[in-house]
Amino acid sequence: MIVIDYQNRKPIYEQIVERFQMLIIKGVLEADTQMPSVRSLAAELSINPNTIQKAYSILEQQGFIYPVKGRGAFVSGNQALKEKKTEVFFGKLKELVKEGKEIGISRDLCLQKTAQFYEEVET
Amino acid sequence: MIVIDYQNRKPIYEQIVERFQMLIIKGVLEADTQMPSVRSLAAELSINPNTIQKAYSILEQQGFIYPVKGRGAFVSGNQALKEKKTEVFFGKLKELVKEGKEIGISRDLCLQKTAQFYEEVET
DNA sequence: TATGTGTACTATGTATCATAGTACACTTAG
DNA sequence: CTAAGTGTACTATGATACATAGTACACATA
Repeated sequence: MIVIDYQNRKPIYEQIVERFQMLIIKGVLEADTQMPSVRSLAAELSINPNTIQKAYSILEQQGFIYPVKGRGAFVSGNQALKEKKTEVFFGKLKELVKEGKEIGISRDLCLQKTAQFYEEVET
Repeated sequence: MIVIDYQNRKPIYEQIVERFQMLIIKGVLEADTQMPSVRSLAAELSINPNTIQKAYSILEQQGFIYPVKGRGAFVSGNQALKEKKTEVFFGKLKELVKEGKEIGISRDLCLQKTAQFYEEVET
């Protein structure tokens, strides 16, 4: 479920955060589902438990999961999360489109490619 | 001409590289224009000359500039650069659109926002 | 009671980034 | 020829982020 790319410049904890964000937003992990324990996930990925804990604390801070003392961490059922993620997405898109226009990409080509890429995505 | 954002996570040398890439691609710096010298730019930005050198060596490797011993560095007149940058841009766009679709952004909203952001860009 | 859970520490090693300083070969203005 | 400015190549040092290693505590549950 979680894969670490050691070629990636992003730190491990950040990769884990983003992966779980996606799984939760897409509904693969439903509300109140129990998350893998810090220690078990660390063992599974062969990394340090502290790294998992760091990822979980960020996910908790962002409202994606909630911890229960002595029991574990669970997926939060917050509908506002999707809206937040959407907001972040449009922020990125705006930056990228700005860059595209600056390097001389035409409006029409930009739209055409966007549509094309959208179709190409495999579910 | 060059501004360093110390709040940015990106390292200084990378910010300098990207800034010059943009200036060259947009044509602000024309072919065979002399680049600021390593030492003078370092002094102007109040950073270490080694940092500038690192940025310049990357720009040279990417074909954006060419060095002349004892004289300085100059802007390369390579037309292929724009195409390369365009290729990189579409790679990023594809990744972003994929993410958008995964979190449930509709095709139409994606296109609408892209067009909107394109219009909003100030030149 | 024993095990598994989240959480909070300290300490250590590593890699990247940036700085500091020095040095050399080259070009050019004087 | 000389001096100043150029790119280039080193070594050394410090700061920071990242990841690991190890320990410890309170809690829930079989």
